[in-house]
Amino acid sequence: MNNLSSFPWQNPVNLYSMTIDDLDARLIALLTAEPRLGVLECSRRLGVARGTVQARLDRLVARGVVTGFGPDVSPAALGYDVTAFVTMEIRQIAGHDPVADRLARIPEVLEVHTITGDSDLLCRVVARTNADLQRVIDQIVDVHGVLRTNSIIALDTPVPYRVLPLVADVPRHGVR
Amino acid sequence: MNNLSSFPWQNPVNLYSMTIDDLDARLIALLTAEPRLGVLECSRRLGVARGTVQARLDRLVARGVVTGFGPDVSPAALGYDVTAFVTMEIRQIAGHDPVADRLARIPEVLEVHTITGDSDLLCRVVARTNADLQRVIDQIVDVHGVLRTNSIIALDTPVPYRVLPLVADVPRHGVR
DNA sequence: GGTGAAAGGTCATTAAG
DNA sequence: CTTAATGACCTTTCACC
Repeated sequence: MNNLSSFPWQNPVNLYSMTIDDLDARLIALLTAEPRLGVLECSRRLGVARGTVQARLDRLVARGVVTGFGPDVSPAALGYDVTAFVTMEIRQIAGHDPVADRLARIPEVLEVHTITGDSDLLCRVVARTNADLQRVIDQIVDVHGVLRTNSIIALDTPVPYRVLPLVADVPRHGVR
Repeated sequence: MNNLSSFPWQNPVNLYSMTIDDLDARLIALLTAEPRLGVLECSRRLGVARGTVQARLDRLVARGVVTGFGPDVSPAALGYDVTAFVTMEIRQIAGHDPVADRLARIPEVLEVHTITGDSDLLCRVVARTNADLQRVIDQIVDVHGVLRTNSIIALDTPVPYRVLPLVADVPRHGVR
């Protein structure tokens, strides 16, 4: 018996599609460390057959675990040294958020979430300088439906975004 | 004369390393859209020589604009459907943050920022369920030096993380 | 497992700042 | 004069059947 509930209807996750094993995790870790490796080279380093690696990769992509291999761009290297998190209250409007659509039009807005709590939206923005941040925030405030914003500047990022520890941890939890 | 200040010592950015031109932007956009493209294919689609694409890519990586080509992993596809932003107050300790180091040990903590405002740290965490989020937050609270936390759950993400609009926007601002 | 096709490197030439 | 783009050549390596 695994660690699943005995009452599977209480467990909303798709049982067979969420699982990765240790080999998957090692493959992802390897490709993260050296993304330009080919399938053959991966199979050598992992000590498995090349077909296995190819099948695992295809499966990971098909399941949506690996969504792509796009180039990771550093906004800071482009001169956008300032990162801020902006929470905002908006006029609640029925239907699919026109506010988010407008926010998506601002290049400096890197992501938008709807959130619990006092505010309605949280978005991550970048800017070239603090003064430039004011310009970006002005654009946000100008979006129709935005009532109020609150900005928090990220001074430092001791832990940059990463998922590798999570990936490595999943197989240790057994079949879910 | 470009748009730089006439007093360059007032401008802290490295003048020659932050610039990407239109070709760079198109290359990044192309690779983002179809990451599995080879250098040769890119050169065909962009209408430039293969060596040019190779040189541009090398330069982008060398300048830190492109930090890697790692596989993009979706925590949701691994069963981590809950995303939350946790702000926290900590005991201010001199020297490099031991709190951040401990937080980095928690796989579900995807990133950590030091921030302005009432709180000291902001981190993004994921969990399998809301109940599982409690477990993760308990681990955060258990970190020595953490005084208080405040959690905000991301209900939806109308704009997922993206940098492409930013990249496309940079060349339009001219030489920096 | 074999084969066609890229990747990756170097070079000389040419163009543009 | 410096920097970059180009096309040509080569060898190794990989992806696909």
